[in-house]
Parts: sequence; structure tokens; C-alpha cells
Amino acid sequence: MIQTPPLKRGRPKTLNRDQVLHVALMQYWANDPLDVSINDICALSGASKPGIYREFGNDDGLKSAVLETYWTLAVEPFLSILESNQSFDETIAALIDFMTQDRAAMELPPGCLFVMMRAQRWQLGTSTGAKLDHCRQQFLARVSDWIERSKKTGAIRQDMPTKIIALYFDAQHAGAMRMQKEGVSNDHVVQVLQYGFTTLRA
Amino acid sequence: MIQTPPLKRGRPKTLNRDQVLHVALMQYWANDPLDVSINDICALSGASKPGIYREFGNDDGLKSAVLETYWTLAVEPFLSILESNQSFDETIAALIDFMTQDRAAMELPPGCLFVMMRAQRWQLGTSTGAKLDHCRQQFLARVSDWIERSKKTGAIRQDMPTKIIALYFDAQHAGAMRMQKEGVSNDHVVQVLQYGFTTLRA
DNA sequence: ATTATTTCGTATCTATAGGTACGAAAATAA
DNA sequence: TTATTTTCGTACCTATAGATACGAAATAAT
Repeated sequence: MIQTPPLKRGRPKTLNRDQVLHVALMQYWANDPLDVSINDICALSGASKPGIYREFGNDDGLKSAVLETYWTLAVEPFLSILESNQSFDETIAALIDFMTQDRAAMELPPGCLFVMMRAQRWQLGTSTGAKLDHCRQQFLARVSDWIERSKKTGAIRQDMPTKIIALYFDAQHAGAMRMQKEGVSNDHVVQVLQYGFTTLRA
Repeated sequence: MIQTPPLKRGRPKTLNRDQVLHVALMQYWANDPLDVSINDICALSGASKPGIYREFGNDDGLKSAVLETYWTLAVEPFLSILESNQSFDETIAALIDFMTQDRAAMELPPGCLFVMMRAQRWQLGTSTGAKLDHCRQQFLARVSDWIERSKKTGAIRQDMPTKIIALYFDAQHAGAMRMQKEGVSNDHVVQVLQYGFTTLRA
């Protein structure tokens, strides 16, 4: 990657976009997207408020950008498990593993920002809302692909529409993330997920 | 019920508590508990703001009271299905029916206020938060009782802890209510629920 | 009537949210 | 130097949220 030549005309930019995104992401994730103000993010990231508005436009723009970051950081790796060509059982195990990693040890908050935001869809701005819809569609599409493939290998029963199974899959994932945030023990979450996913087997 | 004798000393009360509760309930349910201000409720119910504060103490008190109303109005009937001594299959059918009634036709909003509030647990006040915890416990306890009974009749497999099945049940319910709120067609919700609940059969 | 009591609701307060005006600062180009 | 460009961040604006002070109003008791 070639870095943009810093031979521009005006005062050099000091605002660190990635830093701000990271701080906002962690705050939204650990607390709640709607419980963290721009002021909070300014204070924690050291950025000035006008700086953030120059970079992201408005609150909606920032949340939207954070969602995008979160997607590549946390959701994409999850979905990529579905495309790793493991056996059905291995895939299920890997999915459950991913969801129930020891978050505290990795210094990551419990729960899932994507799931949280979906639960607050109507309090979020138009840009974030639209991106959220798009992400949800992507999520279901990727899951659907995996289901179709698993149906072909005979791992998943074929007497049920892929769309229904995808919605069911989504519900198990969201349920697990909610439980985690509610403080249900990791062991219990694992067991619920094992039950919920094992029933998919043909 | 004997009505409180209106032989009190001072100026008679005009604030209609039930009316306010009803307006708040419907607003929270149709929109979002955090998207409806006390001002909105005043405007829609005709009550004055100090009147509401006199009656409920504060925002938290109002939300807490609404949650209680919602519980007896919508959750209790749902749970009572579990205690109606129907067959396992009939019970499942009744539960799914209840959740997927034609809300628009009944002039009721989609989704579930209880589920919504749980997803926003950390933005709510201490009183509402505590009540929410209590409700969740109650919900799981009532479901657990039903699971135990169903295990005895052999309807539910016995090789799985009741607690895990209860959490799974809760996840299916919450998932369905979220889907409904997200706009998934009722028919799809029904199918997902049928799949999710049928797997409980021994 | 007068007093005591209780509730009423207008007008107001305070805090904080999202958002921005604008002059200073820091760089390059002339 | 000086002019031009670009970004900086302090100080401010506006709206709305939750919450309340307080005098008026409405009743029962004296």
C-alpha cells in the first residue's frame, strides 16, 4: 500500500480516524451504542468534536462507520468459518467456539454489536439503519449458501426451506449473543448453542 | 371491589392512572421505550407532566409500572398456555398461535415490549432493570416447570438439563418477537417457531 | 365564612445531547 | 515575505430530555 504523499497544501491532519473508530467501537460494544455520546468519544479518544464531525459528518455517519468496522472485525471472521470447507460437525464446533471464546481474556466485551444495533434499529439514523439492513441481508445470504451446500452433502435435512433454516440460524446466533450480554454463563450458552445447532443435522 | 370512598379532604384527583399507563404502554410497545419521552406521553394522554411525576415518581417508575402492566396483559396469558393441561403438541400450537396472531387486526403492535426492554436493559433505570430481571427469572421458572412436566409425560427428551431447554425456549420466543419487529412475514415466523419447538419432542 | 388539606398545571430549571461559527495555526506556493 | 490553502479546536448554539417550584383551584372540616 502506497501511503498518500503528505505533500498537501494546508495544515496537516492530526485526527486519527482509526483511533477514533477503535474507541467508538469498543465503547459502543462494551456499553451501548445509544449510551455513548460524541462527547464521550471525544474525551476518550482525545479528538475534538468538530474534528469528528469533519471526519464522519454526524452521529449517524460515525455509527455507520463503526458498524462497518465491526463487520470486518467480528462478523466477517464468523461467517468465513462457514466457507472454510470443514465438515458439518467441525463447522458447528468452530462456530460455537468463536461465539463463546473467553472474551474477558481477549479484552473484548461480551455480546455482539451487530445484534445490539439490530435490537435498536429504530433509534438509529438512516445511514446506520440502511447499513444494518444490508448487513442483515448479507448475513442471511452467506448462511443460506452454507445451508445449501450442507444440504447437498446431506448434512442438513432437505425437507425444509433454506430461508427458514437461515432465519433459525440467525435466531440462535442472536440469542446466544443476547444471553452472553445478559450474563448467562459461557458453559450454558455453549450447551444451548449445541442443542440449537445439532438439530440441524439430517 | 369496593371503590375508594371519594370522601377525601382536598381537591379531587383527576389524573387517570390507567389511561396514562395505557398510552405509555402502547407508545413504548409500538415505538421504542427509549424513543418516547414523558412529554410525548403527556401530550397523548392529556395528563400534565407534574401529574405524571406525582403518580410514578420518575421516568424509571413509569417504565417500571408499564412493564408490570405489560406483563399481566401480554406475558401472563402466554405463560398460562403452558399451564392449560393441553397435550404437548396442542400447547406448542397454541404458543405459536399466540405469538403470531394478526397483530394489525387486533390493533396491537408487532414484537414484544418485554423482549425489547431486555435488549435495552442497560439504558433503563434501576427500578425497571430490577423488575426486568425478576420477570426474566419468572419467565424461565414457569417455562422450566412446563419442561419438567413434559419430561415426565415423555414428551420432552430427558437427556438434557431443564435449564438449558428453558434458555433455548426463551431464545426461540425472543427470536420470533425480534423477527416480527424486523418485519419478517408472519408465515416465516411461524415456520421458524415450528421448527424450533418441534425439535423439543422426545 | 374560614381554615386545612390535597391536587392541579403553568412556567421554569438544569443537564446534556447533537451540531457549528469562526479565528488561530500550520503547512505549501508564489 | 506574503498569499493561499487546509485543518485545528475553543466557545458557542439550539433543542429536548428529565424534573420541580409554586401559586391557583377544589374539596371537606370547623
